[in-house]
Amino acid sequence: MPRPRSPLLSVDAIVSAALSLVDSTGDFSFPRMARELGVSQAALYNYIDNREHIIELMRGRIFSDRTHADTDDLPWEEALRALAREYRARLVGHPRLVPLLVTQTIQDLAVMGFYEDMATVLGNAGLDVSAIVPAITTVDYLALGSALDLTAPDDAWSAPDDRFPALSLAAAHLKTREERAEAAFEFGLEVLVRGVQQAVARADF
Amino acid sequence: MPRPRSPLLSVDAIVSAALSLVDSTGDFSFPRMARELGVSQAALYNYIDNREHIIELMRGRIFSDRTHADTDDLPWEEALRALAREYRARLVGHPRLVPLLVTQTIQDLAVMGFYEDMATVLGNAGLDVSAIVPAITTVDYLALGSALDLTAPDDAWSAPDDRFPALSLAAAHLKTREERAEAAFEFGLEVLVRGVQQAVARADF
DNA sequence: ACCTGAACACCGTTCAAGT
DNA sequence: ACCTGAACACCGTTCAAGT
Repeated sequence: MPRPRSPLLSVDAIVSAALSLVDSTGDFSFPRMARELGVSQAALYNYIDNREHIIELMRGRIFSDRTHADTDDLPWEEALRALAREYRARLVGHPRLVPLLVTQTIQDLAVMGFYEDMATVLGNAGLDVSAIVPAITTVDYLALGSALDLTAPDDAWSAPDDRFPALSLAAAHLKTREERAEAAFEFGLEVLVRGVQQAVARADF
Repeated sequence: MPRPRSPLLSVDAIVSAALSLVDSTGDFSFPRMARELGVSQAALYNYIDNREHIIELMRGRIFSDRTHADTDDLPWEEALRALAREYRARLVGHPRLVPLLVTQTIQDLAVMGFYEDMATVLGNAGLDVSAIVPAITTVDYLALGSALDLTAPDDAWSAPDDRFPALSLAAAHLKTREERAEAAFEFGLEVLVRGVQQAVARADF
């Protein structure tokens, strides 16, 4: 095959192919991407460095196009809730990508933008500077955990078990996994908001 | 090679080999386990079903030998903190195992025992039954996220960046990744404890 | 019952060769 | 500059064959 007049590939096309494979199968590979794109496996390396690079590009993709919400006129509680929920929603949109994301260092600017906005909101709220990173990190843990939960095949919560009476009772009227993951996130977020309120009001936190 | 008088392998030996490979390299494979144990790759299948099975066995290993702490005479706040911290400590003992754990359904009884104990403590505290699973799940997210953080190569928090002034300020006096991960967990846990206190005291949560 | 060797289908990455 | 085909070292799983 001669060199085409216009390239057959692009970074965007590769990232799209990878992301759609992850969404539909839970993973991606070079052979499958190449098949999907109608090129040879080796051709991909003209655009990307390696597998990790593609994962970082997928992270960038799902956090791109962030419209900087004007949270300035909102009470900080509402601003924080909005930021945390949007952050989670980006992950929940591609839950099977999350396991690939959590083992890699974040380099993406859009993600850092989320953190920056949360730091600003918490700083404006009056939270002590030493508590800001722990608070943001808590939001991060809640969002990641909640998104990871959506990838689990089926869980032990739903199966009543005589050996775990307290747990079975608490889990008795549980709805779908999606609702449970969201309820846990909202619970954690609300607890965080109230904790920050307390920390701001009194200096003993 | 004839069949040995006593088996060369055992489930325990396989799990030990897998876990030590995970601890030292971040992953495990059948060829490397077989080399470590001095047997052929195929021999492993006499004791385990597949790769996922080994991961579940590793989960069981790190949560085994749980001494049922008598949390009955403690205030529920202290009991919850103790349970949450022990749960996290088990994961932090093998942080590189955590990425392998998070994508699989929990079947392990010892893990369920942790959940059961937390459900009991929260129920005794007077927390509404509908909030018990969200609260336990929050602890789970915090512990998993905090342990996952320890596996990250090196993070963006530490690098000051003019584009993220609020974040850089908040991250200025950060210590090691270990301390940051633990501080975030403790912050989240404290916020959770106070949130449960509020929810118990007033019914408006 | 417990192990080996060989096979199969998969994977990430490199590299010489083509236009 | 952009692509192909072949190569290499790796992987999980199966299975006939040996004792």
